Amino acid sequence: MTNHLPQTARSDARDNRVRILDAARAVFGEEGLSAPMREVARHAGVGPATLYRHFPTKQALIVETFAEQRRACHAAVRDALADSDPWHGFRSLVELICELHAHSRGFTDAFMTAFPEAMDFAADREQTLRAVGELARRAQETGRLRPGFVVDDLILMLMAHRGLQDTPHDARVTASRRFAAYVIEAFRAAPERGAPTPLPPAPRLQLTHSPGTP
Amino acid sequence: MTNHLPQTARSDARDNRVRILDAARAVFGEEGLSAPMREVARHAGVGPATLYRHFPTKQALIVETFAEQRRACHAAVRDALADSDPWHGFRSLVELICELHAHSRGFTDAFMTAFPEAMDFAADREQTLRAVGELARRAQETGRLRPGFVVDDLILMLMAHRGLQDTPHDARVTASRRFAAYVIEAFRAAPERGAPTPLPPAPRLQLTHSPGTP
DNA sequence: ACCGTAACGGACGCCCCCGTCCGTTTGGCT
DNA sequence: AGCCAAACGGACGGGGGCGTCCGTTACGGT
Repeated sequence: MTNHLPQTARSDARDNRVRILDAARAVFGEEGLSAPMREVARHAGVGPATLYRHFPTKQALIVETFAEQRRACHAAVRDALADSDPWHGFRSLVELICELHAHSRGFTDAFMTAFPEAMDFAADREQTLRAVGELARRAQETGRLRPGFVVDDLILMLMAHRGLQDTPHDARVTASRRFAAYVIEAFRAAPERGAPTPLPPAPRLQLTHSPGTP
Repeated sequence: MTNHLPQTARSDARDNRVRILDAARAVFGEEGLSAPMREVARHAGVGPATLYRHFPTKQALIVETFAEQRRACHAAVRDALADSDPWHGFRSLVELICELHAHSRGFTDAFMTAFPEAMDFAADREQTLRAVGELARRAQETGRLRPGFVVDDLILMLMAHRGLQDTPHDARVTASRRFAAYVIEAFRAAPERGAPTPLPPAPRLQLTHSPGTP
C-alpha cells in the first residue's frame, strides 16, 4: 500500500514538485487553505497547468503539503504516551499541538477538515484520537486531569483554536501560547475544591467542512 | 445624533426593509457573513437592487442586522456590573456572551470584525471593554478571578469561540456551553495551589479582518 | 379615478477563481 | 548531435458573486 510514485526521470519535474510543495507550505501557511491555487503556482514560479499535473486536486496538494506536520503530530502523541508522567505528557501535548497549529495557518483546517476522499486523514486521526484517549485515561488516574474530561474536549479546544487564525503570525503564536495555558488550566483537576465543578454535556463534534470554500 | 431615517412614506418600502432585516438575521445567522447578498435578497423575496437600495453596502446591512444583539451584549455587561457578586456577574457574562455568539453564526464575526467605516462598532466595543475591565477588577478583588487575567483574555476566548462556528446549530450551542464552562474554569483563581500557575504573556489582539471575504 | 413619483426587480458587465487544452520547450538517452 | 517523449505554461471556457442600470409596477395623495 506504500506509495510507489513514478519518481519521474526528468529533473525539472522533480524540482518543480518540491518547489510547488515549498510554495504551498508558505502560501497555505500564511493565507490559509482558501488561498487560490494560482497563488501557489505563482509563488512556485510555475504555470497553473504544471501545478495541476503534479497534484490533480487541491486536496491532493494539501494532503502532501501537510504530511510532515501530520507526522509531527503523531510523534507528539507518541512522545506524550511514552512520558512517564501522563499528566506532564498531556500538558506537553496540548502545548505542542497548539504551537504546531499556530505556526501554519492552513494546517488546522487541513487537520480538522473531514475530506470526503482523503480518508487517510480521517483514518489516522481516528487512531491518534484513540491514543489520546489512552493518555487521558492514564492522566486521570493520576488525579491531575479532571474526571469529566473526554477526548472530544480536546477537539473542542482545537476547533476553538481555529478562531485565532485570522491574526498575523506573531500575535497568533503569542495568543496560541496563552490559549494553551488556559486550556491546560481548565483541564486540570481541582481536588481541593471537593467535587469538581460539573460540566455541561460534551458535544459530539462532527468535522464536516470542506476546504477551498471556508 | 439619533437616526432620523426618511421613514419613507411608502408601505412596501417599509415592509421590505423589515423583511430584508429578518432575512439577513436568518441567513447570516445560519451561514455566516460570507453568505451572498443575493441569498439574503432571495430569502426576503426581493430583488438584489432593492436590497442594495435599502443598504448601500454589505457592512451597512450587517450593522443594522445585528444592532439588537449588540444591545443585548451591552445589557449583559451592564447587568454583570450591577451584580452584587462580581465573580458571579463575570461568570454569567461569559456564559451569556457565549450563548449569544453561539446562536447566530454571523454575530461573532460582526462583533469581532473591525470595520474601517462603521466606527460605531469599534467605539462602543471600546466602551464595553472598559466596563468589563472594571468588572474584572472587582472580581479579582474578591479573589475568585485569577490575578493574571486581563481583558484581552476575554477577547482571546471570544476569538477562539469563533472556531466553533463551522458546526451545525445544535452541536454549536452544546459545544459553546461546554466551552464557556471550561473558560470559566480556566479564569477561576486557585488560591489553594499557592501561587497560581504563571501564564504566558497576554497577546495584544488587533481585530483586523474584513467581512465578506473571510 | 387619475397621475406622478418612489420603489421594484430582471438583466447586464465586471472580476476572480477554477480546471483543461494544446502548441512549445527541454531533458536525457542513443 | 539528434530525436522523442515527457513536461511546461499561456490561454480558454465555465461558474459564481458583486454592484448597477433601466424599464415596469403600484402606492398614495388629489
